[in-house]
Amino acid sequence: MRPTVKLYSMAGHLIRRLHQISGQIFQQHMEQAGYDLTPVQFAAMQTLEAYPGIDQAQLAAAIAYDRATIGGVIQRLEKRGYVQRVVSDTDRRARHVSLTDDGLRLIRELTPIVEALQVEILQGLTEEERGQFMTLAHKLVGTTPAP
Amino acid sequence: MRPTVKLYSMAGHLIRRLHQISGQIFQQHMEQAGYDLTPVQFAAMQTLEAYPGIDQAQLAAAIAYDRATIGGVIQRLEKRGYVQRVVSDTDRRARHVSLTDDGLRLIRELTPIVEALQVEILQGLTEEERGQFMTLAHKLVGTTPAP
DNA sequence: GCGATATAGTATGTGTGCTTATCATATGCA
DNA sequence: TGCATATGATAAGCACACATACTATATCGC
Repeated sequence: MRPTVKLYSMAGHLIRRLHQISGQIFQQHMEQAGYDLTPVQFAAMQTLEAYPGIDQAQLAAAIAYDRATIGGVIQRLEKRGYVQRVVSDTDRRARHVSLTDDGLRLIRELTPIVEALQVEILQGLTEEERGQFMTLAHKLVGTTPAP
Repeated sequence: MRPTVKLYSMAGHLIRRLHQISGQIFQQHMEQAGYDLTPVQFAAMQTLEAYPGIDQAQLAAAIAYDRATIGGVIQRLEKRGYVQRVVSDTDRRARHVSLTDDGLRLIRELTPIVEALQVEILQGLTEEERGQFMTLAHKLVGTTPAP
């Protein structure tokens, strides 16, 4: 079945495919490394490494997740012993989330793997095109490209 | 919280954000038009318009969905009266899927809306950059850009 | 200091998205 | 012909993703 449908000239569809492919490559490398972490879980943990003790709402805002979604993600990570939650002293509604020693060890081990796999997501593009793509993507999501 | 985390220089993360934003814009326009269709449902229906009577496996392959996922999508569309399924004469395992009159009417009404909203997904890019992005995206997912 | 309003988190429901297993039916090959 | 293998579809289970509603707690304005 050749993609003769209008769909294939639509940005939304291409982006969905990109997302799908990106997820597959991530999963594949995790498995190869002997772990079982989703892209979302990785993103959350890496953010927690940079901002230990932030609360769920801030965490959600940092990586642009839904508050409700983050709840489940954190809960699963907590169940697996990678993060811990403590109720805030100053605001009893909030829970400060941070990595456990296990979590920290894991994220340090996985970070280079995940960084390496990014190139594979953009495989098929030349070095120059990869740069272009990243610049355009940054522009679209409204962030600043890394220096 | 400024995105100072490594995450934000990763292709995978940017693509996830793109996907998220794209979905939000889609949903927003659907709602505005008074409908309630997901991007996936739209994709399926538009493909069915182009290939009436294909079976679920072909449909899944055409838009690169999981076979299991398509099952649920089609089922929901069937429940809402937009598509119909008939068991194949030549292969009693297969089900030929096609749009109902209602479904055809809907997809014809929605297609221009969805086409129009694509520009909004790429808002923030110049005309030239939009072209660049589409070219790069096509290259990444391994399809040919529209002529 | 009290009531209106805002915020943190959870719960619920719907819809993907993928994996693995299972069933029914085709098909290929000895 | 007959059996191994492949394939179409469904089922079950896990993990997002988001909307909405609800609880608990803060905070703001008066």
